[in-house]
Amino acid sequence: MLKLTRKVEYALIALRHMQNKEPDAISSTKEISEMYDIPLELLAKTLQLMARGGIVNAVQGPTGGYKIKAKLENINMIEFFEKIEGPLGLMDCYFDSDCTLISACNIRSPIKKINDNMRSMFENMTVGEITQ
Amino acid sequence: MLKLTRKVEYALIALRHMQNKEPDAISSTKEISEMYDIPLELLAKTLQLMARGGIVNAVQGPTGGYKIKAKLENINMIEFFEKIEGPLGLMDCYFDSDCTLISACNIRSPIKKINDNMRSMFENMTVGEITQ
DNA sequence: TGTTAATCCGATCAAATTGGTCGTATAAAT
DNA sequence: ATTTATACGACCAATTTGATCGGATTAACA
Repeated sequence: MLKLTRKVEYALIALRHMQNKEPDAISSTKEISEMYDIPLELLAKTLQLMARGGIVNAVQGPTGGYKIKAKLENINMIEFFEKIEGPLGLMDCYFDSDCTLISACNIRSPIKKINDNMRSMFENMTVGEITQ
Repeated sequence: MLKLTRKVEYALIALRHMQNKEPDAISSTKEISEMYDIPLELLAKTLQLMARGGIVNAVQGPTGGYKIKAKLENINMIEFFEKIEGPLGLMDCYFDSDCTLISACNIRSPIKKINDNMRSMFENMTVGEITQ
């Protein structure tokens, strides 16, 4: 429980890798995958998600790859997680529609407390802090 | 990702239920399971784990059940999670033995940062706060 | 302009984790 | 003794996650 997924891990590794290069240098999926021994296809998918989320720019064709687009200090971890993994498990109760019993719902507020605490923690943590 | 498990949820529901009774009142698994519509067997397992962990007392036989034993304000959430779920996912890197590549290991420190932050947050959160 | 090397993207399979069930043993109140 | 509850290990089912595959698209470069 409370584990980060590989995709999140790979995304952070990739960002950190790109951060250590010149601002406009391009890193290919293959290059990153080989250097850190990450399955190429899964890393590719992760980078695509980040490209779609506006975190990196994709450059197609040979000599293509990715480079950082967004200011990483402006992206908090909740946004980051959601771009990569979609809606978070820790938000489940908010959308739980089969929560019909009022008593059961009230009693579930401990879980809400935990989720709220986690949420505010990740909202105050930026991708920039984590990768630097 | 980052989801709490059902067992943790059921444990908190049960504790909260017992907290709303007189200090020495006994709650049976069946009573709790029916009131909150929780699978009896799974709830039983969870209560057994809490009994083994010294959080509640088990009273056997007919008219038996459980009552709170420990001071809930003295148990932090890390301890609580570990009693119920065993070693946490968020500690994985510490024990990761196949982490041979130094470069890969260094690059993984972002995950360590996140884990450390989560850890200290849960260390400073007690079961008492959450269930009350 | 055709070849090549990269990203893109959906579908799908495999593995791990979690949720839930079953059967039986054991303990204690009546 | 009988009944009713917890105790506990083994097991199956469902969900989530990790990884793979096949093919389409894009663009550099000879």
